Amino acid sequence: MSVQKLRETILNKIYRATEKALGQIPEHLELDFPPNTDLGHFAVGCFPLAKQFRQSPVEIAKKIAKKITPDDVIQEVNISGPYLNINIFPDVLFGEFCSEIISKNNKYGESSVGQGTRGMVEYLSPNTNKPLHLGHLRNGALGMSISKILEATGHWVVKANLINDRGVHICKSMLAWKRWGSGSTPESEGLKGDHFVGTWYVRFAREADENQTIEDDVQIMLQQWEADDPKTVKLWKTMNNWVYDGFAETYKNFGLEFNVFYYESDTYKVGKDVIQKGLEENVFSKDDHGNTVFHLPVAEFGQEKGGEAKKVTLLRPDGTSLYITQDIATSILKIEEHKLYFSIYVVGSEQEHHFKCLFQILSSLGYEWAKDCYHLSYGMVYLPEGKMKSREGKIVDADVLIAEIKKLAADEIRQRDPEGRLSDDEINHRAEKIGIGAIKFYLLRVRPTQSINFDPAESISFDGFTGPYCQYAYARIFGILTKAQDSASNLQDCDFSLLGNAEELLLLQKLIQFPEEINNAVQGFNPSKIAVHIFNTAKAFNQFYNKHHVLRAENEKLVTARLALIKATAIVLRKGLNLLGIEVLENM
RNA sequence: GCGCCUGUAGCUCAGCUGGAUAGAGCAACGGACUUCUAAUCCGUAGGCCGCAGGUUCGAAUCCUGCCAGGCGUACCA
Repeated sequence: MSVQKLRETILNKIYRATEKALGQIPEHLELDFPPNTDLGHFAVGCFPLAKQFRQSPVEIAKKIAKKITPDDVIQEVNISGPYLNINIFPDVLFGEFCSEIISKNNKYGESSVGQGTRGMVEYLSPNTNKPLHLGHLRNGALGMSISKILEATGHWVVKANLINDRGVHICKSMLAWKRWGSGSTPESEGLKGDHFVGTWYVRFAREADENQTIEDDVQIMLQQWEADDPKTVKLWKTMNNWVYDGFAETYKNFGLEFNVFYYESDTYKVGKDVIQKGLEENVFSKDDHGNTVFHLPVAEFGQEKGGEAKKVTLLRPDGTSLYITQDIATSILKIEEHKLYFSIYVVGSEQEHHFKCLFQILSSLGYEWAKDCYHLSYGMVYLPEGKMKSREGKIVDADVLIAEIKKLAADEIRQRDPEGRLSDDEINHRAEKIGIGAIKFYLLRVRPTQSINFDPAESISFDGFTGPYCQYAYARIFGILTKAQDSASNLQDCDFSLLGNAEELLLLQKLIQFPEEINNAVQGFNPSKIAVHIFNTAKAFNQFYNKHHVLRAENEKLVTARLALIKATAIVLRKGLNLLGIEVLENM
């Protein structure tokens, strides 16, 4: 019997009992969990029936309970006010769920609700003039996680990175290097490429404070770039490649993957063609200043004080393109190149208006798929001193943060290994997984709409509601399973009727809820649902672990049953953490 | 001004498709390692769920108004 079948069996039983007691089949009932395990294994609230049968939920519960007779699945039904609390025979309850989880293994929790539809998740979208910072890490963690969650729910995901590789800001670092760099390279300075280029961006800002004329020089350089001046283009390519090498290292360290890269330098010109077409079809128009503009529908966007429709500028009078011009082109390119059914943009909440306009423009241009474009908006990351501003140097550098937390993890590991049995390689390997796990969990544990007040101490903590806490629970289980050898695979010999104490029940409940949480996460584009649930699962395990023995349980049959339960737990912990982009460790 | 987001324990946040006594982590205090990994567990303390109305048998959750903070508000990205 499958888990789904078990749930249906229980509900059907209640439906039939209701029919017997009240003469009609109930319209809708849901199987829930009681607030604590003493009350029962499952609960059904009778509130929805009150209207249908014109009786109080308490009365209804009483009447239904009388008509439920125990069978080989349902052990007993207790009423508590308007609730029916149902107990299942432990061998059925634990047996069905543990067997299913263990046999599905890494597939447990997955679903096919996506029906194989293909979609794109665009995330990170860095500029090529400076290194990645904490904000990028939140974006990256979100983008990776939501991609994995979509895949787990039956979607086909293309992960894309839209590189902002052109514009004034890029020219600033180029100009500074050209003028003061005297041929230095990342190698010669011993710097990661993106950091190297970042230093010239900073240098420019410093020089510009004292000498306004270099701002004009940057404009000249931009024009040269747009005119395909060979020297300028060569410099641009060289510096961008330095940055890409640097980024690639960070992607690898932080576990960010991409299937496709888009470059604004490729798409910004395509945008102009689309605008021209829209102009011909009267979707766009020219305003008094010569701007090409789009008038936003008043119904959705409201109007200006003067009563006019609000507008978006798509091309300047001189024909140069803007941010949104490029985005229009890229949006179309993505859909056409990859035959997408949906397109997700992981971008900060400060751009909500931009995406609302973008999707409206696409829709007005006649692209029906505009309704399948989503802006996964997330809140800002604030530092204790305020919003991060890279130009003012108030940032947390991604590479620095990763290195720092890795070092802390390594210190912690060494402390636990006073005899020094671990090799440096092993310590390094563990520190990496633990450190990255800590950062990702810290960034994903709150829902995306929440802004994060970055607390350095909290972000590097390994205790409590953290990634390492969850990884630790997994490592503990792995330790037990290793000691137990293969006895856990012997499911046929398991006597699950021996399970059923409060800790075991709570743990099983978490395992049962897992697939539902994945569903919640995908529906709200909200990985924090999984982070919270995995933490609760790890906590339930730790509580069980501290109160009961597995290998030294009272008898051999109980040992086997508990081994199956914790094996199922390990599967859920690993799957959940993986959906957050976090790896598990077998030893900590 | 308008739009979106946020407001829950000292701090950081869950809970928000309405339902059983509002939960967790951190910080504080007290306890548990000759026992499967103490990155753990147990206990104590800590709440006008921003305020005021409304809907409902029932509201942290839904609606309205207000207050506070953040972000945005074509011709930056």
